[in-house]
Amino acid sequence: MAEINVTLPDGSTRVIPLGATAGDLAADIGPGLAKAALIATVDDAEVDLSVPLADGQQVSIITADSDAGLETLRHSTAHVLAQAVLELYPGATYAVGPPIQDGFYYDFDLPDGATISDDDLEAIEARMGEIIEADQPFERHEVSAAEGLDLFADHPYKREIIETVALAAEADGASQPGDESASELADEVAGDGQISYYRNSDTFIDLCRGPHVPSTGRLGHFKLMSVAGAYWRRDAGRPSLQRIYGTAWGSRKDLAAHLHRLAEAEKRDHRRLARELDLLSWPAELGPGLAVWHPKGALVRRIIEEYSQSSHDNGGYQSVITPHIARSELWATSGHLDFYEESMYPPMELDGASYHLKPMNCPFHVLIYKSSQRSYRDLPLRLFELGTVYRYELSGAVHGLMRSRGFTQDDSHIFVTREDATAEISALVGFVLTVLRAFGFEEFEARLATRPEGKSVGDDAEWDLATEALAQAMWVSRLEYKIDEGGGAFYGPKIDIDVRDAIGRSWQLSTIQVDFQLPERFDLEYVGPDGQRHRPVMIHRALMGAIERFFGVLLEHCGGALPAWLSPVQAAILPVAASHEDYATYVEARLSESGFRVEVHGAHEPLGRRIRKAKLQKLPYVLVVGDDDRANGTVGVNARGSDGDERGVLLGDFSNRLSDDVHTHR
RNA sequence: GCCCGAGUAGCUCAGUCGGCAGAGCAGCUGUCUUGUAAACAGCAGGUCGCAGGUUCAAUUCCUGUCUCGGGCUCCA
Repeated sequence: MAEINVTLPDGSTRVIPLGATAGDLAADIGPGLAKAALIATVDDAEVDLSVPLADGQQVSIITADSDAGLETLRHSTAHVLAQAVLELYPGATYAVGPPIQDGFYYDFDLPDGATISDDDLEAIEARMGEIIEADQPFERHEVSAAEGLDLFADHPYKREIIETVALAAEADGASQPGDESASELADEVAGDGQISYYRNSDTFIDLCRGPHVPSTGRLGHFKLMSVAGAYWRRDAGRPSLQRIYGTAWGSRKDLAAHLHRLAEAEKRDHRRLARELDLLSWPAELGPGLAVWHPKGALVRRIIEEYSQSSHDNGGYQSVITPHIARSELWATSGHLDFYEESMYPPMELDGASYHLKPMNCPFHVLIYKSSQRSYRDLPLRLFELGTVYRYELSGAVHGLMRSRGFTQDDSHIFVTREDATAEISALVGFVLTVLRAFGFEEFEARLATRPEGKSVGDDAEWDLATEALAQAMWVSRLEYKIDEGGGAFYGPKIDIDVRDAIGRSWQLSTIQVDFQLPERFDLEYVGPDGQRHRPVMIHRALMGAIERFFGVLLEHCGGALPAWLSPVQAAILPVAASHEDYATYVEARLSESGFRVEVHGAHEPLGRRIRKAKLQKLPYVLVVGDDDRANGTVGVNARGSDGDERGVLLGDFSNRLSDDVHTHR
């Protein structure tokens, strides 16, 4: 019998019979692998396990331990979801169902505008369970586009996918540039005039490029999470579909861990913590996305802002203050009305003039630059402002502090010569990271956002130059980055910096944007050493982004347990009995004199109850004082995060310890 | 803005197949005087988001509207 050689990932070769499939290879390597195998990669292409191997191929068996394996598992689970929904809702049709972070979704269009509610998910899950139990094979088939149109005659969205991809293939095998939707759909099927589909029962087929797990029996550790609306092909003008989200994992344990992470994230929700810790609230009377800051929240915010202010004072910035509205002409000149109007509040007509609330601070800072003739000796000129801006966010988009209609940026505009721009940006990247680290963020990810086609101004050469300057700055700062194609602002490319929080989520905070356009539009100049007038470059940047949002991210990052330097109350002092209240007051006075934020919780309630209350407020320290302490000038220290308590700590020692925490930002 | 869902006491939630609205926690008062995560008792607290409609009667059914949540789109 003929045999072939294939190479495994470890470099070893293996002899298998001619005609053996990837699945056979897995079984040949071991029963454990055969059971875990989901798909294979053959010469870097992902394929079904049923694909026969050829001599000399590089083969790797993929399990749920890898990202590729998990993606396949999720993709296949999405197919099972589609099968269940099509069975349970006669007349329903299906659109697309890709794997996503941690799971998958599938979009459906139900007959007569029927809808799926969260309560229906259980029944759908149960049907999915039966399909998985039946261990149906995923069989791949390839047919021509014409045959495909026939097969999916009753499913208009599938037909549209086939047509779109077939058309794109005709137009020289590539999707049109700028047509993201077409290239997304291309993921659904092979794009070579042939289309592929998978059959996993007599009654269910789905258009799909694959690969898939060998059979539905490989699936099972999944859960349907939610129902939502979603536009067909991301187009608000097209029908809204019912999207079902699910999560799927390789093992029961992984699924449980994921659900646990979600529960943890919910506990950290800044809206919940803000209420529990009495930091701020969102009275419905104010309107969507508008919060009021309670005393403790305002105190924390003030500390954050003071830190920001002093960092900038020490970093070569000059503070400025600008108004919240300006004549509409200013926004016409700046270009905001051309490119940003739908996100701006509508104009106010006053005394025959039109005014707009500011969505950004830049034009004001530009006018400060223009207020006098500038020399190259003045540059770089760094203007800083905690500037409050107003943006008309879609009502469905507002979300606690994370997305609101008015917010304060730690905003700066740096005016610099072209020659110095790259060096300035490099220094900026360092400055950004230093400030973010001060708040306990350790992991960063950067993105370089390039020109948004059709929604931008300026010529290509300037965009290229600016983009290059940003890339170079990151290279110099050794900050790794990804490219965000077309993600730039209308006036220039930008670097966005994300932080990773304590439970692994990432949040975009900082942005650094290069701008050749505003200096042009406002005719900015400086006199160079050659006595000639030159055009400066402008750099827009925010470190925390919006203070409100930063506060929210920080709160979720620390789960409400703010580090001592930020905590609105750093220590609660609990007298054991009423007779110790005088000593508690003495301790309070001593610590207050040292500049700490402390409060006495009088002995009206049992000690255990007061300790519990203080703990629930997540205070850095709870101090208990009784007879021994009064006699010896000590306190009982119960630190946040520690198991027990320490008795008889000298007041001075505690004071030093707290002082140390504050100075090291612990 | 669009799709789906939800609004009951300060908070978390129960309940009413249309017939005077409930719990726990928090709050207040009193008693207890406490050494490291919940003392005891009592009191008070809601035109059941708002406005219309249907009905003898609406918190419950219908319509509209506002706010919130999850998504889409957008984005700091």
